[in-house]
Amino acid sequence: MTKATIRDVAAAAGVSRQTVSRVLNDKPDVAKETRQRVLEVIDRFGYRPSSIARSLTQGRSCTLGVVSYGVQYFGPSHTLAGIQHQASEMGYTLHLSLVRQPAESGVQILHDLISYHVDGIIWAVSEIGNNRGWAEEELCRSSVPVVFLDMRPCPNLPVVNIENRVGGYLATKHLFDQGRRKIGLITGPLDWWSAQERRAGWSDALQGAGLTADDFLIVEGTWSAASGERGFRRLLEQCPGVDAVFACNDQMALGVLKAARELGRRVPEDLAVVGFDDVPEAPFFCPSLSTVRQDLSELGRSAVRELVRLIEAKQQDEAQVEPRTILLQPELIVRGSSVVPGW
Amino acid sequence: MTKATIRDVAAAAGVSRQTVSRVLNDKPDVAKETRQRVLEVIDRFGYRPSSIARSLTQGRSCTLGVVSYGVQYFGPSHTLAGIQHQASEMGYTLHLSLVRQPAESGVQILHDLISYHVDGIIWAVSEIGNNRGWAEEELCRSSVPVVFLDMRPCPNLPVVNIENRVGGYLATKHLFDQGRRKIGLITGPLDWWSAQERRAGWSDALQGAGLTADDFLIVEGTWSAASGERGFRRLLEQCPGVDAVFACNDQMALGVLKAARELGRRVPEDLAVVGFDDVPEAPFFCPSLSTVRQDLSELGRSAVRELVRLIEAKQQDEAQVEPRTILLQPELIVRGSSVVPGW
DNA sequence: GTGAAAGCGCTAACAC
DNA sequence: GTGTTAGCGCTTTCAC
Repeated sequence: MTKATIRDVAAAAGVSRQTVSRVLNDKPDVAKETRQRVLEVIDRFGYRPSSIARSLTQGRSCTLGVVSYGVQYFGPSHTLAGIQHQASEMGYTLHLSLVRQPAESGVQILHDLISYHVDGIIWAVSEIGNNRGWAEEELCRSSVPVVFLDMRPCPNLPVVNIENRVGGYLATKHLFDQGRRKIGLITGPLDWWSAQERRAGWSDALQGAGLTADDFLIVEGTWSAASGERGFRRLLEQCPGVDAVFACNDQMALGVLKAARELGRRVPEDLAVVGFDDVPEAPFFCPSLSTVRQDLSELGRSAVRELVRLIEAKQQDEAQVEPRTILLQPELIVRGSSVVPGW
Repeated sequence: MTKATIRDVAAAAGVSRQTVSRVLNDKPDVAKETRQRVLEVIDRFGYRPSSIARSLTQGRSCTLGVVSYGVQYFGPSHTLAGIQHQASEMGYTLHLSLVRQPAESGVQILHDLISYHVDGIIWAVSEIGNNRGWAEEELCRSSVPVVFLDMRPCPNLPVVNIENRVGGYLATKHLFDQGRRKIGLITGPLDWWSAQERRAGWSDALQGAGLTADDFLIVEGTWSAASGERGFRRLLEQCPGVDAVFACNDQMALGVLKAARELGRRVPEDLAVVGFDDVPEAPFFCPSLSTVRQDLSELGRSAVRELVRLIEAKQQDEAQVEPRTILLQPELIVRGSSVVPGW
């Protein structure tokens, strides 16, 4: 059962392909009864126009490319969901490309997506090391708009970020306000730009409070709960008097909670803990976890809106639209792990 | 800067488009120096052939459609990652379609994907209520193979499943083996087929042990941690002597742990708990969570392999390949929440 | 070895 | 209102 084409429909309805096309696209200038007849045939044949043939002639596919990494994890999966919902609302479908090595150059992937005639691309792989090095040079000669997520703002590229540095500041300031003075830090892998930013926010807060951001207060983690657990034990060796920890994601914070339990440190009395992300399970941790919420769904949605803006601007006038940097604010969520009742 | 086409390359290299095409596709019958010359021009122009134009002529796009739901959650996101990895290894890219209402009929989505000329489709939305009712009728007249995940096996359709019923049995049998005799159940939403299956496994185990699967041992949850917490409180009302709970995912189990803590029931001494999924955080819960591991990545990978098998069979000979049902086995993971040390 | 012609399924531009 | 022509970028005949 080979699929019906516009030819078959035209023949069966006794009209030209053009007329069928007009009916399909709700163009005027089709007689009511002609339209009716065509619609009937379409229905009878179960005919559906080919989107890719359309893409070829119209020069647009209503498809966005999405490049992501580790879509099984919290951040990427929530971002992807936001991207999809906004794209769907705006009439776009997604072509998905998941890289296996976040550090690899994107040139190959970029060209692959372009060969599928995507109208634009959302680069949702975090900036890690120099994995964006190719972008500026490659994109100036590319014809497709690309919006980047989670990357150091760059005047020539459209970027959408959560303000990780602000988030790190909020978490740390909150711990300080609770009377903590030895505030340890368990970072993400420091080749991640976002991890560096959260650390910078921690530094900002300490220095703003007249404390020093000493190296012995810092342990580098891997984002995993296991690394949070190990990290806290290390931190205790480096700084036995530590009375608070800012873990740069909720998984690592969960590891800290476990280690503290095993080492007999009470949370929050002996040790205040704040995480980052606000995973849905955070209120159910033991104790419930204070954290910094980032609206990843909105991150994805914003990226789509910005991308569509660029796409449409490109179609309308030939004039170049200047790229924007969009920043979203994180929010401190206070729960049991950082506040001693009645303190 | 408009993109270079095969025309431009042909002109610049002083050959015909066919010759360029031959070079692109590594066909023989091109003189070494001609090939060299063409390759140089391709490189100089940064030319990349259009995948969609190719799709049109070749009748295949090397693209798989994936229909998913709630990709921000654990199950769907891990399945998607598995799908992507296997697809990528086998030379396919993905066209993603996320439904917002899991219960809606898929006919529209199916046709949309087909219009993009996907070579095959993986239907990764769980079977809920009658949301697969359209499938059998629609697919017999469809030209594109579709593999379904997480659905009641059906002789006419290719299906890949985790054996949820076995998982439910393993969890419950384990609790029985630990000496528990009042084993409560917190299910997922019972219009989900997988939730029904896990319940059936619980029933199987109880009946196999000579116990009765009483209704007052069952509470229906929503998969969320909050519903697990509420569920356990309800369960206590319905059956005050409950000494074990099988929560049908790890989030709900986490909610049970929290409720038990607040109600002064010690886990595992007073209450043994087993979850389902084995989320990466489960070993870090308080206490660490026993659970049933399902290899969702492998689920996705199997689906892709099966789909590609169907695609290729269709291309080779015209003969219909009979659809298969593929079943993957879950695995019991025993941790602290279900075993009293020294018992 | 290479090129010319025809066609994949559709739409834009222009007739009538 | 409707049909014809041409073309999107590529590949598949089939010549030469």
